Amino acid sequence: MFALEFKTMSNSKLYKGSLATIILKLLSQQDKMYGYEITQKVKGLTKGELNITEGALYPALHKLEAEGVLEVEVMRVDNRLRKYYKLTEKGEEETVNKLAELEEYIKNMQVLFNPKFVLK
Amino acid sequence: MFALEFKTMSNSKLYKGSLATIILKLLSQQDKMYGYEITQKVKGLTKGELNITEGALYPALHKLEAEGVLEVEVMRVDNRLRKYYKLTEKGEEETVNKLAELEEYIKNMQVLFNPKFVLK
DNA sequence: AATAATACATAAGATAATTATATACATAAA
DNA sequence: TTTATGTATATAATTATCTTATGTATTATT
Repeated sequence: MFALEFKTMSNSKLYKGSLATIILKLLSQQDKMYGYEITQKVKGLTKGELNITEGALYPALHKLEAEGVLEVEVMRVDNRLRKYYKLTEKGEEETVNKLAELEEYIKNMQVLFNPKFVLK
Repeated sequence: MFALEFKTMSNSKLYKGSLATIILKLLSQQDKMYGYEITQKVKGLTKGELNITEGALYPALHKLEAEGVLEVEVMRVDNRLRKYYKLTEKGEEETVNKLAELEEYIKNMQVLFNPKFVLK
C-alpha cells in the first residue's frame, strides 16, 4: 500500500586520510584485491556501517597507483573486467607509515578526550 | 658556524571532522574558552604533536556559532580582545552526537585493522 | 629596538570526501 | 521478456575542511 523506504542509516563518514590507510592495510593482509572487493570487505567487516563509495575509492586507487604504492593487474573474469591491486615494495613501507600515523592520531584523540590518559 | 634548522617534525595532520569534535569536547569539560586558549590546550595535552592552525580554528568557531552550537562573549583583557565561546543547549546535544560518531569510527577502524576484533 | 607571544581574522590553494551520472555484462525476479 | 538487482569500473560536479600565507594589533621579552 504505502511504499516506505528503509534507508540503512548510519553510514558513518570517512575521516580524511582514512581511505588510503584502509586500502593499504587490507592489501597488506590479502596479497591482491580489486576495487569492488574492497568495498564489500569493508561493508562486511563493519556490518554495513562503513560504506566506501566508488567516487572515493577509484580515484584513491588511481592515485596510489600513480604514486607507485600500488601496482595493477587487469583480468577478465566472466567476461567482466577486474583490476587487481597489490602493494609494491614502496607500498609496504607506506603502509607502515600510514598505520603509525593513524595510531598517533588515535593516541592524541585519547589524551584530548580522556583527561586521565597520558601520552607515551 | 652552520645554521641548522630543527623544525619540530611530527605535527600529525588533523583528520577531517576531528576539529569540531575536539572543540566541542573541550568546551564540554571547561565551560568557556577562547580560540587561542584552545590551540594552547591541545598543544599542551598532546605535547606539541597536534597543532591547531588559526586558519582552521577560527572559521570552525564561526561556523559552529552560526549553527547555534556555540555562543560567544567578547571580552577585553589587558587591552586585548578575547572571544569566549561556550556550548549552547543545542551544542551539548551536538557534542554527544559527535562523540558517538567518533567512537563509532574508531570501533570501525578497529575491526578493519584488528581481524580478531568484533563489532559490538 | 627587535623579536616573540598573545589574540583575532581572512584569502588562496590543496586535498579528499559526497553525490550524481555513465557504461556494461550477468543474474534473478516480475 | 523486460525489469530490477548485482557485479565492476569510471569520472564530473560539488562540498567540506584542512594548510599555508598574510594581515592587524597589543604586550612581554631580549
